[in-house]
Amino acid sequence: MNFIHLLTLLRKVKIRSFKKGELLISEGCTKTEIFFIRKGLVRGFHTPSSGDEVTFQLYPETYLFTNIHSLLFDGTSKFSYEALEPTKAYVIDHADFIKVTSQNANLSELSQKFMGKRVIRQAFQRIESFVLLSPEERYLKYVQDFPNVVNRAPDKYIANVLGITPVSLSRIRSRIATRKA
Amino acid sequence: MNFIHLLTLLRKVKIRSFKKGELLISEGCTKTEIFFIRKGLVRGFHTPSSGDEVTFQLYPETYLFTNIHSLLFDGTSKFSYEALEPTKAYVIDHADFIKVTSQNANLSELSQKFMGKRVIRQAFQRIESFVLLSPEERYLKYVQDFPNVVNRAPDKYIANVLGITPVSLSRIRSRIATRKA
DNA sequence: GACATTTATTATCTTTTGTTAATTCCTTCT
DNA sequence: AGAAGGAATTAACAAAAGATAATAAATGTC
Repeated sequence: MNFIHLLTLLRKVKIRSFKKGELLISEGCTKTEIFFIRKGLVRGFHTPSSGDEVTFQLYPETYLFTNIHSLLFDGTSKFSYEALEPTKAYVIDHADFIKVTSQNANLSELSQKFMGKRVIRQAFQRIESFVLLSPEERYLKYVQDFPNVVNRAPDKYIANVLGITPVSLSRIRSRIATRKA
Repeated sequence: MNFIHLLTLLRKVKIRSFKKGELLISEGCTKTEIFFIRKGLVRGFHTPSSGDEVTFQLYPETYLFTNIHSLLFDGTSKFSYEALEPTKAYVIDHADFIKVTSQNANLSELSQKFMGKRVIRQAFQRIESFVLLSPEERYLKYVQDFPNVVNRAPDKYIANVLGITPVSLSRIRSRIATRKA
């Protein structure tokens, strides 16, 4: 492992702070920074031309996200990303990240493992939960997988993430509660 | 670009043929080959301990898949992959793929672009369709995105992919038909 | 602390989906 | 061609979800 390259990489990483309600990425922009949440909670959401906002995903500590539409689709961001709590994130531009990591085989492999694999794994698990589970089962799995999100984010956002309405989520919760009691 | 490495890579790629009904990957195995469909159609499906098989995804020409559970989760495959038609696929083991591509910066970047980005893009588009669309809208989008799958694969598999039952898909179709007429 | 706003729950009604089963249609196989 | 098996459609009913509105609870603000 060539530590010079690792240091070059680390020098590109910036730590940034965001107040509650502040936008980390705005819909329509083309920036390709990668955000790694060190502390706080962020939601990515879409604002359709007509109708209400839809929250696509919630990101707590150790999770990462980026402007996927610019990075992979060569378009403008369909989503905005908003801090739901005071948030600190490590930020690096994707171009810098690729430039530095591709200069070293081991670093390239390491970063690929850390960045790419994590994102793909989470995406596949999520698709699996849509294909294999009912909305109620999906909610129970989400509580298991993200206990530290469920009690910090408003239910209406969690409902969006599960692909159901807030009213339906409330009913699922009461259904589960009465079943236990 | 160093063509020696590219040639080394190409020498590792094998072309394999499968009859209709043959399994390319079996549930429970740990192989990590990457399959690129050159001709034919493959379905990835899960067989739960109780209940019917659930088809997770359908792969026509130019699409690629792998044993994601071994590659990313370090487990055995939760899915089997079955040829729905006589199928030809390019096959390379993931370890070989990484070994060769990581030896060359340009090749690494190229392959990352081609393999990783495509898979992530498709996964995110699919999650978006679950979060933002109703089952009916999701079906219409699938027909648009995969016209060459819809008229080749049985509806029951497509229903699974969309996260609904075959009966429900049939009703959606008749609903759309009567609306047009 | 009191008011305003947002969020969650509950209620009502409509629509859709799941489930099961019967029927029809289509393939496949000998 | 005819029989057999599988797949799609349709029907009937139960359960769940969407939509809308009213109410209750929780948050935020001054």
